[in-house]
Amino acid sequence: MSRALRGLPNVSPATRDLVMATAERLGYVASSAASGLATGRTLAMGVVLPNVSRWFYTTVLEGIDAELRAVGYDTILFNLGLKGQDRDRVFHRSILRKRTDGVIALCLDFTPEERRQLASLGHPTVVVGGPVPGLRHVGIDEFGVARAATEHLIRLGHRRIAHLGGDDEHGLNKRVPASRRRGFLRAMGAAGLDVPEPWLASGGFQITRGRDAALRLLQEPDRPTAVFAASDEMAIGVILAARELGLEVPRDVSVIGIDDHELAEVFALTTMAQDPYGQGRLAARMTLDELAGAGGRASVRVPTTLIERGSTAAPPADAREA
Amino acid sequence: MSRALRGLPNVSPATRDLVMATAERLGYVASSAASGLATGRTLAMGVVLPNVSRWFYTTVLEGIDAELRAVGYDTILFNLGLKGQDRDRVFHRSILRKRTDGVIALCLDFTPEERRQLASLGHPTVVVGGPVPGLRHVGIDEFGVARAATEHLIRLGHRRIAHLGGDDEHGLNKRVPASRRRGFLRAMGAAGLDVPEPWLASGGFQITRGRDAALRLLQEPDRPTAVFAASDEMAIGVILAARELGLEVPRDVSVIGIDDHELAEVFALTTMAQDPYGQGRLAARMTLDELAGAGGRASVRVPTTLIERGSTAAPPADAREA
DNA sequence: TATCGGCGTGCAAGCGCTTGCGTCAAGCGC
DNA sequence: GCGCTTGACGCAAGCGCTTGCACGCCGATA
Repeated sequence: MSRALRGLPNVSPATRDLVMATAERLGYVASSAASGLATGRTLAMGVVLPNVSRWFYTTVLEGIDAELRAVGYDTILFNLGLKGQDRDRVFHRSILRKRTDGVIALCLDFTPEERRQLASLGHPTVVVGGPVPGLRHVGIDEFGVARAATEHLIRLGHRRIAHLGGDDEHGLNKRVPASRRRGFLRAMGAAGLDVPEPWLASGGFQITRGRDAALRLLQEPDRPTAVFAASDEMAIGVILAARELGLEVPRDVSVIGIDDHELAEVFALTTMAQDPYGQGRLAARMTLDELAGAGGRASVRVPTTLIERGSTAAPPADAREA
Repeated sequence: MSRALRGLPNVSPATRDLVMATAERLGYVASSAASGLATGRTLAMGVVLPNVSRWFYTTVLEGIDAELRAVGYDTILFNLGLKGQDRDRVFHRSILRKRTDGVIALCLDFTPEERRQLASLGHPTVVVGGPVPGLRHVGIDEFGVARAATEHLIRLGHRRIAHLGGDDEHGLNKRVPASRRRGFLRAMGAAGLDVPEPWLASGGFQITRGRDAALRLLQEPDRPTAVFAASDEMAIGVILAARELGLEVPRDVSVIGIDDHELAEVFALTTMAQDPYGQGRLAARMTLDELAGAGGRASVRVPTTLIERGSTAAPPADAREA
């Protein structure tokens, strides 16, 4: 009997034990479709993300899933696909199909129409990684973290600093790379430093593309003495490119990233650490709380910390004087 | 009306159009719980994997999801958790809950009991990455790929070859690392080459741990002239370790991996390419086909190819004579 | 013109749970 | 010892779909 299995009151211990034992013996488990129909709860949460190929997404996903798993929720994946052409399908076919009790979206922007649909469903929705107007959100201070990273380089004495940003493919939230870039420019401006156009390059948030971009950047005659990459993966790409060009990090070029990627330590990368796993857990918890009616907590801004490893140092003396 | 929306016959075009238009206007979408209850089909597939942090798993996952998405199936994630302690829960609470129409398992072994449960559910089940007795399976020839990689090194003239394998944490399928190791040993044996015990090291299928292991391996006075790593990630770890030790690849040490990881090209890594994305798609298709009653195709063995990049070469002359 | 076959349509019976509510037995106070 | 409260238990009414089937309308055939 349903009440016994689910530990509801008004069931005598003896009956409960009997029911439990019998269920166990028969291998009985309630069908989720039926209980979903009856209760309106699916015990599943949707996670919408652009792909599962990038460290940030998968790490957040691990966090979300860990938190959900712990309370018996399943996570169902709404992968928008590398080209993002499945956006519509995801929205119409799945999210709205009431397959989930709520949705957590990673780094993506919603159209007003999509927001309206989400709202009308009464689905708790929280966004990780880039604020979306009107939705609750957990993430770091994108602008501030970029400014802090840049200031670290400036403090070391660098004047010639390039920025490797991400371009905003896949219908991602374009605010993230844009904010980081603004943070960089603000710090540079405040220090009275100039940024030549080609020093605002793009590395698509990937090691390989970061490397390609850095290869171009570092081969210029008048190359920068430091690079602020908007992600650790791109920063690692910069380090690899530097090595290939025979440059030494940090002697010839300093590199700083954002993330504290699992490879950051191997590459001795100085970085602004964020905690995607924790952000995932937090987002899941917020969604769960809202479902439980615990009046949705407000958006959360997670702190970041500068982790100094070996990839940043003062620029060479000759560069400092330039 | 249900028949109209789902394109069943016996509905006049006029009625269908009207129904469709009205549904669209009202934003109506059938509830998956209700139709699941009524039909017994959930239009969702479960993917059981040890984690979403490693390249192989996420790449297979992308493939699976792409294939499923294309036919309107959702994928629901059964992450066993890094410690694998959620295995039971996953099995009991979710898979058996009839939330999915079938399951695809990545690289994990099943206990006889688990297999029995899966079978009794009538769930099509296919395994990717390591054969499991009694279940259909898509994967490469683990033994053969390792032997081929090793033979490539031997052919180049190497005699002193170490193997970096994966230890089998997480209740993964232990057969995979074991088969690769056997393939290595077989090739070595066939060439009459000796493998000292410490040259059978473990790198946990990760860059960082591969690097750590290689750091030990390459600092020995009598170090190997080549390393066969059971995955590209570990192979990249070897390359990083070599660089740190001032060794040049492939001059001082040759490295070969398995996978054709997205970073293989950046590191000029010679590797035995497999195609996890394709394997994922294939596994999804097989599951779908079986659901459709198209008499389960047999297991599939996917081919691998040697991709020669710059990380392997003949050993230095002095080593060759030794 | 009367009858028949067929296509479209709508009714209603489930699918397997949850849950409000009525029933019943036991325990209590008077 | 009787009536009442309280706690367990079971009945049955849905939840929102799918689908077999009966029905009604049409044009076609005799």
